[in-house]
Amino acid sequence: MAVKTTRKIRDADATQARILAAAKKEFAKNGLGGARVDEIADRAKANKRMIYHYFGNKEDLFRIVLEEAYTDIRTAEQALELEHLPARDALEKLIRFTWEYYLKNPEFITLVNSENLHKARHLKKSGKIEILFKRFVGMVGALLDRGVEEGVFRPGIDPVQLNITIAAIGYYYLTNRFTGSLVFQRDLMAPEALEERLAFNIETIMRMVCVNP
Amino acid sequence: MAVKTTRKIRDADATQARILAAAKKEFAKNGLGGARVDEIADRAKANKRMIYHYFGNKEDLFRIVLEEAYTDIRTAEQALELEHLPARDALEKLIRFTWEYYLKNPEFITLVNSENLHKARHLKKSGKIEILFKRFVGMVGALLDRGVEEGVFRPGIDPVQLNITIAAIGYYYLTNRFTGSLVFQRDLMAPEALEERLAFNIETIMRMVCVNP
DNA sequence: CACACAACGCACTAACTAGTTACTTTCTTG
DNA sequence: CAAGAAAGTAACTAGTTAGTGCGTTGTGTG
Repeated sequence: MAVKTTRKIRDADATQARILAAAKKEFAKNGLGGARVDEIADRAKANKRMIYHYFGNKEDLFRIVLEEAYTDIRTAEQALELEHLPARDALEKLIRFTWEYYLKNPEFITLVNSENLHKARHLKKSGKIEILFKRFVGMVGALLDRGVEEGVFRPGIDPVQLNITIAAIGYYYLTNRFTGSLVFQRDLMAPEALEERLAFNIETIMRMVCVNP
Repeated sequence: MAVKTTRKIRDADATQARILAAAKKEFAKNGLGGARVDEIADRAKANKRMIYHYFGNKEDLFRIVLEEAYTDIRTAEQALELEHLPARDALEKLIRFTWEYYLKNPEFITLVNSENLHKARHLKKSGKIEILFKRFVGMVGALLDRGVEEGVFRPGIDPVQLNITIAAIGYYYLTNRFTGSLVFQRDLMAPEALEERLAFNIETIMRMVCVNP
């Protein structure tokens, strides 16, 4: 009986990518403290030794996963091209996008929570995050200005406060969906509940920003 | 040389209270997974054995700390006596209270985050939390109804959605204050920043709820 | 093809950690 | 005041975990 031993293909990039994907899952599921390096290696079908070879140590790996997560959401935001829409439509699109991104990428929320538990000490060492956000705040600032020119937005709204609020009303609902479903005795993740929440959020922001909501 | 050995005073209640206070701090600082039972014992100036004697195990201790935290905030809310104020003033008082409670009790936020990371599995075993919240949602529902009667609030607002939003706009800002201060390049915890945020939050809710904001 | 380097894997360690065992000290009550 | 119950302690165990030393295997290049 001729046994065909499957030849091991070596691919550093693919291994690193598998490790990063596995690390993202594990960190999101259990937080930095609860995550297990062995579990990441297993999930990635890689040897634990490779994690230390490519990424240094557990905390550095966490930092890189976090940087990737931030880069991903900001990249997706840039792709919205809000400049090409009337200000009102652009704002609604941004609210919908933020909600749907959190919904489809729940690990983003958990990673950010974990980083804040650690007082953002990994992100502090990063450096390349600030630029991403500067551009983003600028984008929302420009949108607000344009809306004022069009006569549909109230003047004087701080783009940072608005950004925070748009994120908050989606983020809080989703990150606390487990305790929330318990204490309010309704399934916050039921499709109708999600729709209802998005509508409520759009109305909240529109009433805050628009001249005639 | 006569050594006066300080007589050890025994007080089960006091020891339990010290353990609970220490556990709250440690769980809030490091999450359930990151918290160390030895550290809790040290902080409480108690022997680790006492923790297991009084509270069973680490997870049960976490559950009790969490129950206490929820009971504390709901008790403080009951004490607001919103019924005795005009609806508009009552709503503003509730927004201010929520913000200030989170600000003064940051461990509440971290405990809730940690519980949601674990899909609320400790609170599920509790049972006595639902009643607390039922009363709270009822209170806000009554306030909304009264505001409609007074002609100051819009009708048809869901008290649960409103509750969630009032919590969200404060909670998100504070739980993500570390990454937030980094990415927005401003100190979100500076006194002026906190005042500004509270004002923004009050305006957000008032515009959502009131007929003439 | 040979050789050097990069990718990969095994098995180990040193430190840590939740929980326990076996004991001493203090308090309470018949 | 004796004796048992309750409060408290120290040292230990069994299992876990981040990180590593060192050897093996595949691969691109001269």
